[in-house]
Amino acid sequence: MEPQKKSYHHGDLRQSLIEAALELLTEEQNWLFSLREVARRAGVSHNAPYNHFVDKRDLLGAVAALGFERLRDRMLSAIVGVHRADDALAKTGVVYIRFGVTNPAHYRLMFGSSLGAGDADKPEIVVRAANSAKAVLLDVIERGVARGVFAGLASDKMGVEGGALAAWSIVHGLTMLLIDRLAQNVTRRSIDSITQQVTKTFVKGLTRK
Amino acid sequence: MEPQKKSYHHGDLRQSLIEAALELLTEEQNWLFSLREVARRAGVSHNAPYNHFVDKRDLLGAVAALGFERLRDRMLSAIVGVHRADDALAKTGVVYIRFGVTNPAHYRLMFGSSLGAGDADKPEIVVRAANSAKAVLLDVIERGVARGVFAGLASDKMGVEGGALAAWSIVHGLTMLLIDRLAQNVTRRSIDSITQQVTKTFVKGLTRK
DNA sequence: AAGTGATGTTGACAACGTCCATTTTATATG
DNA sequence: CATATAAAATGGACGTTGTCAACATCACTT
Repeated sequence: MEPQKKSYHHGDLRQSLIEAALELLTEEQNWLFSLREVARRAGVSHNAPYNHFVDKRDLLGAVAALGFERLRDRMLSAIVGVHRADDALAKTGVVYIRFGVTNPAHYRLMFGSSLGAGDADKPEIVVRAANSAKAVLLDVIERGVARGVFAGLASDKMGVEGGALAAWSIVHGLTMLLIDRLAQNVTRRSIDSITQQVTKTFVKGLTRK
Repeated sequence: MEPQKKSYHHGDLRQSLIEAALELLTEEQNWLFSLREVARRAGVSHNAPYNHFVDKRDLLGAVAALGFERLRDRMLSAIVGVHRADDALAKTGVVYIRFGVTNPAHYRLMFGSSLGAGDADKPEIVVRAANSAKAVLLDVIERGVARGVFAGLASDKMGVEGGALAAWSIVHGLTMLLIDRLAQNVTRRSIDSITQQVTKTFVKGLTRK
């Protein structure tokens, strides 16, 4: 239960395995690496991971959860001190896309369906971490709706969720297109400028009726 | 070279393997099934596929290409006789999303990066099929820009590509969110109504300055 | 100081992707 | 029509994988 167990055989194998897996994920840009390779990296036998994770998918789930925590942190620090909700929304969008583009494989693992389709199917730790990240976005939109900044949205819960879905759609979609290099022609313009243009355009659309 | 070779040992094993793989893809909602299982379904030995595909990835590439052809066909038939470019854009969006939601695993295979990141990395057959599908979208936007329907876009090539990227972003993003059940809260409203709302909103945003 | 449960290791198994050598067969050539 | 040839399909093999079961080791409680 304690976050740190530093006195057993290995030290803190669970954390070491997560880090090794994240390293491999970053190096190979996919999660086809073997669980045995992760164990090798951590310097333990091929079966040691089974003392901390029920199977390979469980380990990958922990890696994905770590990603959601980092994403939430970046979004949060991007909007501290930003009072206008539309500015905050644009800033979370930029940070979000940058996270995805900087960590493509991690992002794909987090938002893909390899860990399960639907909340019921994925590891609970992933769902919790994902929700705490999503809450940041919902907060921003809710704030804007409450202050009447987003004239395009109804001011009830449905409006907030609809706005969040639309915002998330465009940001998630652009991230995936950039990550998977499906937008190659346009990628010559710097990614940041594309990002800013798309998010600004979208936010502008939201603020108008 | 010929599209049909119907008189050898099996008949047309290449096509049978593609169909078997697509079946498995649909059943299991992922492409972790074994190449040997595909061979079993087609009623041949575990090594027969290597006469038609260089490896498993190559077979999956053929399945993905088939998907792009189907997607293109659906988009094309959705816009025959539709003269207004904004209506055509909305219709392609709806059809596109419906294709993704109806064939989640196939869509993920087509647009994910398991076959390679970037055009240079993926099988040529996939890139060609994908481009012929993308051309439909580009055509619609180009037509609209030429007629001045999309006031929000510059009328040069950059404007067209930017518009296509934005349109694709929101449609691809919404599709992925729906597919991966990341938008569970909102999914209670029928997918079609969400789709129409999002695409209409986006098209409306494009048509205004 | 003993023992108990968590942690890590070793060995095993079936299944996998792919390579190789071999056999079968459809068609082209003599 | 018979035969050659190259494509198509087979069977066996190798190394690797995920996971299971049995065993060993160590930290900490009593």
